[in-house]
Amino acid sequence: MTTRRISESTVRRLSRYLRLLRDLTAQRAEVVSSQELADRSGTTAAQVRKDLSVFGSFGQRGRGYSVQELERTLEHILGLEKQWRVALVGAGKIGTALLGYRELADRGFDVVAAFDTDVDKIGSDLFGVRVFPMSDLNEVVSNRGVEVAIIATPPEAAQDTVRLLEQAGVRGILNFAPVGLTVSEEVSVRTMDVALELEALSFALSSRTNGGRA
Amino acid sequence: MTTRRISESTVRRLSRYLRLLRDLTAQRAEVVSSQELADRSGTTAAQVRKDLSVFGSFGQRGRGYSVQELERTLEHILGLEKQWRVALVGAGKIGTALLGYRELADRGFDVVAAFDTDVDKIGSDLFGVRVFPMSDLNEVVSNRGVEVAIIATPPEAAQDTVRLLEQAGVRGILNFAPVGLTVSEEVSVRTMDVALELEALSFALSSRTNGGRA
DNA sequence: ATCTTCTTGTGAAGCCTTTCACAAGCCAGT
DNA sequence: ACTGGCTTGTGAAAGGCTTCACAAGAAGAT
Repeated sequence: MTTRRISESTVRRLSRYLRLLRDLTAQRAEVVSSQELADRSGTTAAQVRKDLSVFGSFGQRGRGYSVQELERTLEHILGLEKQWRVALVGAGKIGTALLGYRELADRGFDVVAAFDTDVDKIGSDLFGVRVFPMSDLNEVVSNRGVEVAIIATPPEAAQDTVRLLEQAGVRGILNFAPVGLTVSEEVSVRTMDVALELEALSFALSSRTNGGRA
Repeated sequence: MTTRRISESTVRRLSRYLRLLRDLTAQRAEVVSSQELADRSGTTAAQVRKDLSVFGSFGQRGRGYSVQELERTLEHILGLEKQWRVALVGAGKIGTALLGYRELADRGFDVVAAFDTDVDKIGSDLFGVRVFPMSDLNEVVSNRGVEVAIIATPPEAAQDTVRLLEQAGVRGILNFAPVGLTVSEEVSVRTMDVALELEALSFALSSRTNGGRA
């Protein structure tokens, strides 16, 4: 593989560019400039070009980038050419909400199994996804080739869940439990924390050092 | 107000330290060192001290920080001494899941109203929160002194919602719609984007430049 | 063919964040 | 009161990310 160290922020921006390119494709646009991408994603033209230049040169001077080509390139860079198999652990309110979330399937993340401790939920179908008992996790995850897991358990259960998932061979974890998780070297985690974001918002509002951007 | 520019990352870390301090309080710990805070939150002791030093000096050399005092200090810094009044716009799956989410209320974010376009939902109670039609947004938000809003609408409706909220005097927005939002100067936004996080995970897994941390 | 206009790709500069390293200071034991 | 062992607070150094600025190159008009 190529990759020197790519920064967190670069990856996030690439993902945003990709979303924009998809909109542009839908609008039948053929070419787009770094300036336009920048304007629409809240960054600068130079930043867009720098981000892309890390991976090669995909534009044409004097013209811009081919929407179609850049879209494919970004999908390739982000590893979105394949369909990722995802398991959900914790079929509570948030977990269930995620199962019904179109965006996931549309973007190539296929939830193939859910797990929960609640006997009432086990065996049921949530949005077409079967709920298994935790004791089946290792087997089901291994057999179905699950690579990514979403943890939506209560915080106390999250770290134990990580252990189970690691043993079953999961390599990526998206964590909704409001705790930091410790994982082995080969596993990547990202935590989405609503309370933390609200607290950051609270800080911004309290200190009035605002100046908004999403 | 004091504050020079405080970085995004510093605020996030402060929020994590605070969560840890609450755990420590529950465990009856009285004193904690920067080293311990660092270990438990995945950063370095120097970083913890630098983060805190921006706001003053709260520790005692040779001893550490008073858990209780630091907890209160961080709550003050983050603006969490008050109860924030929150409105939810979009009572779909994710919105509803958030209403049932303990963490919010526990941390001082009080959801006082929900809004939706769906006539079947309007008038109903979701986890004790009344659902209003969008046409009542301006009035209800103003009257109830709502300062923060959570947008959980479909992406197409998100930007329009921002306009309504701004007019009604909301100053902070937590956005769950997968689109970048444009807001006026006085408003702060943060976007939580599941698909984007999964794509970042996909990138990490594809390029194998891992090395996990939550 | 040449000129004008536009836009990329990229070294270099600037800015911001993190890490280092150590003096200052607290506590407990003697 | 002094000593030894820790731990903070903080300038200075290092490292990383973003912005600048401009040469190189493409397209279209003349």
